[in-house]
This record gives sequence, C-alpha cells and structure tokens, in this order.
Amino acid sequence: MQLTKRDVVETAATLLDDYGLADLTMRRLARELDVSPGALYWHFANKQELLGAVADRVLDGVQAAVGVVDVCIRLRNALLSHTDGAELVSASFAAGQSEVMKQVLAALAAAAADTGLDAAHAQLAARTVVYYVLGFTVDEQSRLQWDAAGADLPDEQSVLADDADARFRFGLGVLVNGIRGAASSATASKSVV
Amino acid sequence: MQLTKRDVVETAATLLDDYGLADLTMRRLARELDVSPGALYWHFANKQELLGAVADRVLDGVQAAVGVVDVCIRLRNALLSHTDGAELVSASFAAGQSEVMKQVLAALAAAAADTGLDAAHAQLAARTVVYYVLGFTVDEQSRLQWDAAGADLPDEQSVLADDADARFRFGLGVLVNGIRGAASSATASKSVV
DNA sequence: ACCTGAACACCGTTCAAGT
DNA sequence: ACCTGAACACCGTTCAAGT
Repeated sequence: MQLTKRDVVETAATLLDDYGLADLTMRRLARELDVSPGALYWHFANKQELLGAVADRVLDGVQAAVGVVDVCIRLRNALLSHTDGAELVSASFAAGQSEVMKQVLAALAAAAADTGLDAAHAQLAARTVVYYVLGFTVDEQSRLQWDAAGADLPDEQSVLADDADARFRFGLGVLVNGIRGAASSATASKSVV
Repeated sequence: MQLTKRDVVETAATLLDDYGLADLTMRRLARELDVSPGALYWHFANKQELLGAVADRVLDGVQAAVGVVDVCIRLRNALLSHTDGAELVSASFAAGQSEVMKQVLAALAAAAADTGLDAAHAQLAARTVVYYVLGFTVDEQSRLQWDAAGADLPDEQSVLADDADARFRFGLGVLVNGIRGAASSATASKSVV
C-alpha cells in the first residue's frame, strides 16, 4: 500500500505518545512504517515540517474555540493529552510550522481586539498570551512526566502548589486583566484626543 | 595545560557566537579545545549541564538587577547579545540547569511580593513574566537572525511593527498591570474578610 | 510518481586503559 | 586526578537508481 501523509503523521503521533519526542526520529518512524528513511522525504521536506504536521494533529479541535480563556484552556488540555505535547507544539510554533497555532494566534488577537485594542496591539497581546500558555504548560508537563516515573509526591504545602488548574488560571487572569487595562487606557487617551 | 571548566565554557561561548547553538556540539567543542570528546565528561555530567553553564555565562550581570521592568530589560538585552542566546537560556531554564535564571525568578517574585501578593502568587506572577520574556525574545531573535542573512526589510507598516523595544515594553506593561490588579484585588478581598 | 539502498557527515555518551 | 582511544548505538538528509 502507498504511504500517505496521513499514515506518516498518525504513526508519528503514536510513537510520540508511546516513547516521547526524543525517540520520534525519522529513522525510527520509517522503521515503524516499514519504509526506508528516504521515503519520508518524498512526503515532507524535512523533520521540522513533519513535526509541524504532528503538532497540528495534537492541536486538533483547539481552533474551534472562541474567547481568550476558552482558547487557552483548550490549548493547554490538548498539549497535556500527548506525551511531550507542549514541547512539540512550542518548537513547531517557534519554527512557524504549525498552521493551527497561527489560527489560535488570530483567534486570540480577535478576542483582544474586541476589548478595544487596535490591530497591532491586539496581535502583541495575543502573542503574550501564547507565550504564557506554552511556557506554563511545557514547564507543567516536564514536571508531571518527571515525577510520573518517580517517587510519591511530597505532601502538598498549599492548595495552590498542586492545583495546576488554579495556577494556570491565575496567570491567565493576570494577562486578561492586564489586556483589559491596556485597552481601557488606549480608549481613554483616544477620547482625550 | 590542564582543562578547566572555565576554559570549556569560554570556548563554548565563542563557538555559540560564531556558529550558533546547532553547531555547539560536544565533539566540535572538544576539537576546538584540542582534547578528546570524553575529556568534557570529566568536567560536566552531560551536554545539558554544560549548556547550563554557558547560559549562565550569557546571563552574567542580569542577576544584579532589581524591579520587574529592570530585570526584564536586562534579561532581554543579555539574550540578544549572543547568537541563539534566547533559545539557549530558554532550554536551560526549562531543564532547570541555569542558576542565574533561578535567581532571576526569585528577584521577580520578590518584586511581585512587594506589590502585595502572597508568596505563592508572587511565584506564579514571576514565572508568568519569565515565560513572556523568554517567549518574546526567542521569537524576536529568530526573526532577527533569519533576515540578517536575507533581503532588505520590507518598508515598515507602522511604527510598532519594527520597534521591537516598544513591542517588548507593551507586553511587559500588560503583565505589570495585570499583576498590580491581582495584588489589589487580593488586598481588597482580604480587607473584606 | 513514489520508493529503495547506500552513502555522507555527523551526533552524545561510556569506559578500559594510560599517565 | 585527569585524559585518550576507541567503541556503541545512533542521527538527518541526499540522491542515483529502480519500478
């Protein structure tokens, strides 16, 4: 049977979930698909492009969200539901290889614009939110995966300490609040002019 | 002459500046130092640890800053002044290998606590700020380096579009503002109780 | 059009053995 | 204590040649 892009991405996602990003290599993927390593390069220009496609598979469903908080929560959930999902998407976003992350950015910018920011500032606000979600979740997931294969967790020091959801929402709240503040001060200076 | 940690880190930093992070390999570094690759493993447990030491060299001077805005501006400047500095520090921070980034985190948390947040929330606020600075600067630096070896920049669309400093300060303002908001609402709810 | 085979030019890490 | 030499087990990518 002919190798399709879909097959490749599907198998790559399985490999990712079972063995993690470090073991998701072109050679290992080719072996799993019973093709030669070179075959993958007929379907994808390079590894980055392939990883971008896998990232977009991980992010499936996220683009349907609207509103800053909704988008961010769905994004984080998607990242956490695959081994090394946050790291993969973070790298693909940085490399400009994730179409879904571009849509996410646009959705966040639209939401920010709704609060009264002009397009340029709304873009900046959107990126700031994305940096937060990716940074937070990469961090969270590495800790989760580290002490998943480890000792029993030490006794919680505070409710906040192990309620990752609450921690996530706090930072998100800081951002949403800050954006509202920036929007209203922009409106204020406009109304003065 | 005996190989010292300092020599290794110094040469690594030169390699980083001249050829970038992708070409900063243990083998290449050993070649540059005229030692066998194995020699590096007597001084450093692994590549991550060595990169952490290089990251801390890049961050030299940043720990002296006080106040959120001051710390962030110095941090960004340090990252921008070395090839792939942002990516290196970002990775080392995520891996928990940068002592200076731990100090930066502590300094930011202290500044956040000064606004009236309790210790746990101040920590979260500090991390949020770090995610922003690293995310923003990784992005900025990859664009800078991409079109450094490229075409002349297209004509600027707006003042904001190519004033990276202003863009950086905007996001920083959003965060500082959001943190102030979180602090004052915490104080308010306390005074109600 | 799609894939194989084989090569090219590398990696990080380990470890017996040397000095 | 500090380092070499050599090995182990891999990488991503290219490309003539096959079907």
